[in-house]
Amino acid sequence: MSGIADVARMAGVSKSTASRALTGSGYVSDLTRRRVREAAASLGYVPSTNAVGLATGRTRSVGVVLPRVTRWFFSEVLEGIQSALLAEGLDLTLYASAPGSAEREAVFGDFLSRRRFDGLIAVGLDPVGHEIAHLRALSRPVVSIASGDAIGTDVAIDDEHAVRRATEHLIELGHRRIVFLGGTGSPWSHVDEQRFHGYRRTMAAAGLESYTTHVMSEISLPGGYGAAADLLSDVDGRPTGIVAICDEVAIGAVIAARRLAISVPGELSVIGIDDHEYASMFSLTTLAQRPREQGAAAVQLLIRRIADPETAEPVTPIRARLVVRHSTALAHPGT
Amino acid sequence: MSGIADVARMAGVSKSTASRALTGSGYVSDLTRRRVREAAASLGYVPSTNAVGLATGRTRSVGVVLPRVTRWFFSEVLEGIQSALLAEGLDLTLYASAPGSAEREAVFGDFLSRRRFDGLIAVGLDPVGHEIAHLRALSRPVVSIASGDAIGTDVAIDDEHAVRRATEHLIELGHRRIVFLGGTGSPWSHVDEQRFHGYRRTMAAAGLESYTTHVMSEISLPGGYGAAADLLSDVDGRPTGIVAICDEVAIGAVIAARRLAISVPGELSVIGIDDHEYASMFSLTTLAQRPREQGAAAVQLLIRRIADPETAEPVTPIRARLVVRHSTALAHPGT
DNA sequence: TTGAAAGCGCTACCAG
DNA sequence: CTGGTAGCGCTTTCAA
Repeated sequence: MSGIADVARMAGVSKSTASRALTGSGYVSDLTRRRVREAAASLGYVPSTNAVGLATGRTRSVGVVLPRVTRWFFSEVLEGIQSALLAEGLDLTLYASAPGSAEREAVFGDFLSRRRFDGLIAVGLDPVGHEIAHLRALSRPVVSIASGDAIGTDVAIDDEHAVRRATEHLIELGHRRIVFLGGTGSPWSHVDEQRFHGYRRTMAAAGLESYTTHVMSEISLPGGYGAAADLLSDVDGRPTGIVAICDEVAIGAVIAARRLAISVPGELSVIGIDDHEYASMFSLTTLAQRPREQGAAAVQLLIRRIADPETAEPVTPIRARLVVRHSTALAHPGT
Repeated sequence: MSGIADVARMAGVSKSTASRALTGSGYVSDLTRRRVREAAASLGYVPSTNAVGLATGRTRSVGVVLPRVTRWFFSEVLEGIQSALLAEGLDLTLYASAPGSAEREAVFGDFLSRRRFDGLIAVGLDPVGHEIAHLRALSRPVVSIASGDAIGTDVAIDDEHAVRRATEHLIELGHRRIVFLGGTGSPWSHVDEQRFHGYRRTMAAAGLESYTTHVMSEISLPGGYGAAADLLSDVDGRPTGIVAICDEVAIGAVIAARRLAISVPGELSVIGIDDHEYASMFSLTTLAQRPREQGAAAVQLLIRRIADPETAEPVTPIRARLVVRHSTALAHPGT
């Protein structure tokens, strides 16, 4: 609990010199610096973040806003952010709240206004009008991951590209009856909308618009399971290919197919997007992204923006990589 | 960006009066209070957390330490904590770091010492010696969830009880060859150890110690899948019942059994602990716990301890509830 | 290269 | 019931 005054006294210097020695700003003789450091160490001195913050205007902390931590993508991104922040010595203040909830309201109305951070990372934010205004009013740099048009996305995979590759993969294997599984469309998150439209455009480009079908499902593994179970139990209308909105939904579909004794990939090909932790165990063909690295990249970018708010870096969308496993195969000639 | 001085000026009072009116401490006439509040509102005044913290010694923030956010239990607990904290107007500072990692070292060595919180919630902490010392040195209240003996656990299910009920359930159904699946034992987390020992004791109490078997697996769905696949492909030594260390492992086992065309529950009964998000979709019999509520309970307890550090509340372990679905059934007479 | 002193924005004590 | 004043613990001019 000792303060910088104690350190200064012990080292036989003034508070100002102690401060300079410790923070590394301004001139201090090597000898003095060593003495001060030793004093600080032996006293177990830890600067008061409040006092430092008050004096410098910096919090040494980063805020993270995301919809939830119980989905694979968000939890991975969060761990990536946390690691990177820990490595930089920065604290992480979390604001997890679902879009449209009262909590989200509170986050934007009260919590963010406290400006308990030097910058903000927004993940899957899809902010509505007044939320954008709030964000701007903070006058703190914001880096966004997969956060939609309204705010501009700094880090994300190219969703259109990913879903195009996914759809093309099935088309190249000879599939025609390819459905898009996932999302309810009410409302679409920006990412999900991109993915659906990418699918539709790819189908259209291949002359398959008559086969274009959106099957709704919650974006979760059980959601995909339930929707696929419905879809696949109709023997006649059954598709031969499924492009899932993400791996959780894709895996749900694979499980549903197995339950119905529909062979994957013999009778049904399923492709996802993500390369989820469980993807390899289900032999799922997918377009791999690395959310952890996205989180880490967001931290680096934010740090640069905090140092220099004018930093306008070009956004380079990441390309997801096709990982072919065994959930996709040639369509049967007969179908 | 206006400060309390601006508010005071606008309301025509002193800073002290403005402060009293806004914080609700001390006497202020109703009229004055209203005037000050209006001024604050019209200026969009938000107190500086640093200044408040410096003056009061309170941060209005809670630290959360946990091993990871990518496991069902931890992510659920974290969401429970976050919700409760948002409702109380408290910020959440997250320190996610795996036991034994360099990051965990940094968390205990540097981050926690900054005392950026009025209290700490530790989830699944299992702290080692010097970590406990660090924790004490903070002189901040700590509430622990499922955190092991060393620090004492405030909120958790009674693991011994849960696994006993699970094991008894299988025994009552006539199973004898019952294995315990999950955990590597190197080292055991406190919770996992409790569960294994509970299983062993229950087997012993039923005169089944000769059947007591621990099959190791990573504590994850793919981990359970892999281990169960190995275990079950040995037709002769195959058990008829599996008590899994948690639902993720149990679900992995159910999937493995299906792959091997082993009927669940016809030929194999599987029981888990958790009532994971996916449990009902896999018809998994399990002992249900509610990690979200545990998180919320921890917040309430911590708030009480912050208000009165002497609060010594009795720890009431929660009893998990047996949820019977269709992954368990009578053992075949022949086995 | 060092020290004195003035804040950072707020709360809390003490008179009035 | 209200206002003046003294810090909270640190950084940062400005002189020396």
